[in-house]
Amino acid sequence: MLPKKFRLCKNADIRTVYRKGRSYAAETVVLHLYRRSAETGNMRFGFVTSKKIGSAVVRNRIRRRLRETIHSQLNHLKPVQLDIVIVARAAIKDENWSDLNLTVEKLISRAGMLQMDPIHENR
RNA sequence: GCAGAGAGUUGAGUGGUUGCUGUAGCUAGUCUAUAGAGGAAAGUCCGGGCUCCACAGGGCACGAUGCCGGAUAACGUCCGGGCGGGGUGACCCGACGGAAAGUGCCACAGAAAAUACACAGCCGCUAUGCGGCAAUGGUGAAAUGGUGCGGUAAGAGCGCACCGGCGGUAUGGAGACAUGCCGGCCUGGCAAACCCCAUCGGGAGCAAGGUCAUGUAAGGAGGGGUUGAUGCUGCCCGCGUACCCUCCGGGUUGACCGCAUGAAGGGCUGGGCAACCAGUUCUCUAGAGAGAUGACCACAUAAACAGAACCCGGCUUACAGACUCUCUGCGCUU
RNA sequence: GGGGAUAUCGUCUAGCGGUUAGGACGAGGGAUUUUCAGUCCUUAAACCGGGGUUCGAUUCCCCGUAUCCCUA
Repeated sequence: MLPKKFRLCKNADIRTVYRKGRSYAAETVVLHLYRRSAETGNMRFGFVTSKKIGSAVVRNRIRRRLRETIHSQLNHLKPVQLDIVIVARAAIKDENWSDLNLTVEKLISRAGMLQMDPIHENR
C-alpha cells in the first residue's frame, strides 16, 4: 500500500486522466497518465479493477500486486506532477507476479517516466 | 475388515527482508512497540437491538406464520414430544390447522367427477309395459368404505365378524395424542385455488441520525390550494405541520460523533432429558471512508470456498485437506 | 452499503388466473423463375437451474444462478 499522499482517489480526477491524458496499453494492463498544471504536489496513482475481472478476493489481490509493482519502481521515477491510473484487464487473472512486474516496468519506460530517460512532455 | 449414520473441531504455522491501517509512547523520526478479516465476512431470506418519523391512534385492506409443549430479546430458529412417510438398522424427511362456513376447479376417457347418477346389465310380474337393484363390466390420477360369511327374486351395512374412517364417552397425559367401550354407516380430491380460524406485524433505514465549521440571495417566475399538500406504505377517519409543486438562479461536496464492552467469548459450579438458564472467575479480540493483511525468500509441497463497512441471533448457499467422538448393518477371527 | 424487478426457439415477444407451448423476423428444404429477388408451401428450433405441492407445473411455493433498475 502506498502512503496517502501518492494516492489518486476521487472519481473526478480519474475521469480527468481518462479524458485529457495519454494511454499506454499492454495485454493485461492499461496505463493512463496526465500531467497536472499545478506545480505542487506528488505523483499520484489510482488503480481500477472492474467487476468483470472477478470476485472481491481476486480484485483485491490484483490491486495489491499492482500497488506493489509501483512501489518497487517508485525510487526510479522522475518527481513530476503526474496523475497515473492503472486499469486491469481480464487477462490479468492468469498472469503471475514476475510477468506482471515486467509488464508494468515496460509500460513505465515506454511512457518515459524513468529518471535516466530523456524528458518527455505529455500534453 | 467393508459399507454406512449422527455430532463436532480445524481451515495453517515459524523465521527473515520490505510495505499498509489503527492504537500507545516520547527523543517528534518517514522512530519504536503493539493489534489487524470469516466459518461462512457471501446471498439479503427471516428476527431483533439502535436511530429518526405522532412515543407508535381506530377501522378496512395487505403480508407472514400454522401438530403440541418448552427455550429465547425475537424469529420462519433451536430443543423435546406426537402423528405420518422412508430405511434391514444407526437414523432421516415432513408448509403437519380447517374441505358438514361459503365460492370455485377436477382436462381426456367414462353412464356418472359430486344434492350423485344408471350406459352395458341383473331380477320379478298381471310382460313390447311397470316395478325393484347397484353386486359385475370397462374408463380414469380419483368412482360413495375393504375382506369374508349370512341374506335375497336379484341385490344392497340389509345383518354379523375383523379392519379403516366418523361421532360420543371413559381412562392416561400439561398437551398434541394414545388405548378401551358404545353407536350408526351420513360427509371424493384440491386450501403451495379464493377463503375461514388462530397468532403476529406502525413506517423508514447508519447514505438512519446528531454536533461543529465554511458559505449563500429563507432569491425570481409560473401553478395549486382546506373536498387540497405533506408527515404517515394503500383507502377512510383521526392527529401534527403551514405551506407545497414545476422551472430558472445560487451555496455546500469538509471534520467529528454514531463506531467497536457486546442479549460478547473462555473456564468452573449448580439446575434442566435437552435447547437453555443462574452464579462465579478470567479475557479485551479489526475499525476504514474509494475502503487497511500485500510482495519476495527459507523451512520437502501451501493449496478449498472465499475479503469486515452500524451491530447481534438464525436460515440458506459455496468449501481442498486434516482430525475427534458416539452409533448401526454385514462378513471374518477368538 | 440499502431497496426493488425480470428470465419462454438464434433474436423480439404472446401465452397461460392449471392439463395444447403460439406468432413475427431469421435459418434449412421444396415449388414458381433461364437465374436472383419476391411470393407460396413446409421443416427444425425454447419455458434460467435444482427441489417441493398436485393426477398433472412454463404457470403455484422454496432455494440458487444470471441480468437490469432505483437510492448519496
